[in-house]
Amino acid sequence: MTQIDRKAIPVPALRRMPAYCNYLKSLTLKGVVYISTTAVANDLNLIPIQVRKDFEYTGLSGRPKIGYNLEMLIEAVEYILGWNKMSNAVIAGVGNLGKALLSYQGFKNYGLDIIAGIDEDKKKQGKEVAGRKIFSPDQIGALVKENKIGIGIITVPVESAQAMADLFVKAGVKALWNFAPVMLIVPADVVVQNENLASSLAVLSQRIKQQKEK
Amino acid sequence: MTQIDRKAIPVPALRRMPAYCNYLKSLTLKGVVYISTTAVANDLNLIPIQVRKDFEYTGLSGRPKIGYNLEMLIEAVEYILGWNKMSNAVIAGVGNLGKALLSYQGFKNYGLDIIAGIDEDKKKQGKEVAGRKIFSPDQIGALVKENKIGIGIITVPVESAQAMADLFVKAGVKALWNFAPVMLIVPADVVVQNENLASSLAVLSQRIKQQKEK
DNA sequence: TAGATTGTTAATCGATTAACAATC
DNA sequence: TAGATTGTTAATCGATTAACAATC
Repeated sequence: MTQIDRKAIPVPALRRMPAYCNYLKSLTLKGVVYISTTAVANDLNLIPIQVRKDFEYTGLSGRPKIGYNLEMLIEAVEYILGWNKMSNAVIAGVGNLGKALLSYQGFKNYGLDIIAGIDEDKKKQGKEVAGRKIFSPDQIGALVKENKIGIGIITVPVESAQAMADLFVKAGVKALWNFAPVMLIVPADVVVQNENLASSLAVLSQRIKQQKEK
Repeated sequence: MTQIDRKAIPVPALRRMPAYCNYLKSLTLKGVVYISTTAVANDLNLIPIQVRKDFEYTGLSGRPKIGYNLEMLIEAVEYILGWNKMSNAVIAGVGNLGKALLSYQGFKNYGLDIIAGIDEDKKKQGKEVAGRKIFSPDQIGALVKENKIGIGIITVPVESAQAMADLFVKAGVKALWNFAPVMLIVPADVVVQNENLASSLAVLSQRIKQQKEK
């Protein structure tokens, strides 16, 4: 099971992997067997050399003039992305965003199964959203143990985000996906991935400004 | 009104700006007047030199031993982020995610006002979500003209994303914020900002893997 | 074979980090 | 003054892009 460790993939390359994966899968439906980096680049609006570099990280090699074996390539990319095995998650904060994430069916394809929700609101507790039951924050510990929860998703308001992170950490969760616009303080062995719409919006605004200047 | 153009801020620095802005604003409540980059770095888990570099982009200068004037700094950062002036947006696709974004109150602080929704579903048309009316896709043109819509937000399913983008483009919208996991094809003068949860999840999974190896 | 495509090494580019004199 | 903090120039690091021989 212990696979030889290829060197870690740079984050920018990693971020492009899902797009490759979806694209490559769409090709299987068309009966494609070999695919060249030139073709991929062309269809995804990238340059061939970047695709070539990115595919290097799969550890596979392609055949000159022919390209890569599509099936193996997809498998390798899925392995890199971890889409081949499921992680269980719990989402804390079943407001609008929480509901949206709970209801989103696509995560299952991305190796993520959000198995339950958590909310302080007693009216929500015991009810279901998209077939997932909502629990009280007190129950995090039990939930985590019983369901091998690896990821805690935080969609509570800013004010409660740190407290919720603390609860997750106390329950033994080592990875947090944080949608609240705060820097969470956690022990060194806990990974926090911040999702920040404000940042993206900032990038968009700047690009709009620059576009207008042309 | 045409301000002298400071050189464009690198994207990574820009992405850090919202965090600075929120943090700095929280300081005003405490009556802080001058703030040093050392203190900011300390509170935001960054290194002082990075903060110093980032603050350089504001065009302001700080006073050795004292720091930066908080009020001016906030103003400068808000200017960079464009949070000082509103852009109107319309959101296409009032499913779970669409509803979540429509209902999120925070965007107003980020200079974004989502003034209406668009959905193919006739049952949704004419109704309201979070006080915003839902229209039919046919009405995009009129909506855009009447409300000076600068940004089209796409939260429709993958299959309809390109078609919706085309409608926005046809209506004259020059900026799209795309939450559908596809590469949209648009004219060169249209800016597309892709929001990709799959990418973030990929980064999170890799970091979890690496953490476990330690 | 000819020519497209790969694999690999080197060059470029840009962001981060370091170093240190200037300043309050 | 002494020492913290700034502003600025240089060094480092890593990703992207270029170049080109190897290969099918």
